[in-house]
Amino acid sequence: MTAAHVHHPDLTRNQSLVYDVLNGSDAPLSAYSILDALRGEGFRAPLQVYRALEKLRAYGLVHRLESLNAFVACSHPDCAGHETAGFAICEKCGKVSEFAEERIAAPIRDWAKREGFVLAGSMIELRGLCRDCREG
Amino acid sequence: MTAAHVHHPDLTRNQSLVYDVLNGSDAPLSAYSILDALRGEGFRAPLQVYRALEKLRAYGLVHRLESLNAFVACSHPDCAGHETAGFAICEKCGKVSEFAEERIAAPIRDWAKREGFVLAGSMIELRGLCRDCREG
DNA sequence: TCGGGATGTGTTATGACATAACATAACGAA
DNA sequence: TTCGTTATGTTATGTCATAACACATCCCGA
Repeated sequence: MTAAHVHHPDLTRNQSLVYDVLNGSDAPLSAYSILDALRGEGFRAPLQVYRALEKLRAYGLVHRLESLNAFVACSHPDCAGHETAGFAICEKCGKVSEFAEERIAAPIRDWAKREGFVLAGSMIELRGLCRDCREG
Repeated sequence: MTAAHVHHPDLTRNQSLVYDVLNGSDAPLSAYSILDALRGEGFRAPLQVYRALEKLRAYGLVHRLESLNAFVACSHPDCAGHETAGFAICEKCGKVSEFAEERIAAPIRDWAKREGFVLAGSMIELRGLCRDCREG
């Protein structure tokens, strides 16, 4: 486990197993990939994964990448507060870097305020090439 | 048809039918909803819709909402240039408003530049309540 | 005008992602 | 202990998207 997170104290066995698989992965994983990774631990059905993911997302330990239908462990401590996380997805190596920049979040909140839109959450996903892959 | 777009001159019949369905809808539509709307025009299979959508997206006439697995007609004239469009999705009424604000796009480009990330495209989707629904 | 590549279309089958519904078990507080 | 809440296991189903192949159409250049 990296230094990014101490486990939420009340994770169940399934939640903990799913979190550890995501946290040990370089790249986002689909729910079915997680399922396959946990067959040895007794997982049999997609719902076992989806239910754990649902809780982990509520705890802020895991994010869903909408454009990939995949999931990543949060790379920020205490991420639950970050309503406006963003992700840069490398189309070559598949790695994702997460960011939470006030310079990006603020103008979005401002737009919402001007429009009278009550912001409940936001999703920002960038496609492109990461620094390591740009010279490839 | 609203004033937002004049049809791309070279739309085929299928592309035109799919575009018109989206353009006539208040809210985003799934590919299968579009298919059902076009059965009367002879559509039988999902691929007929997906192939039209693929072209329409390439022309900038249609956008995909990743968080909904659904599609909307572009609401900006000459949208092909707006690589960094964003969408505010009302969770009550389902309506979507599209925006393309330099104040939002610029800090994202800046972040990418600082990180050495070669930006190929971006997805920005906001969840919340629109002005009309916030008082409901 | 005759090809021949590029693009569009129709159809069947399949793959990938996600949830409904129901039963059982574990847990924690009154 | 008892009861509500939360977690779990399982089967079946629903939703979204694409592969593979055959045929048609269009345009352009020899």
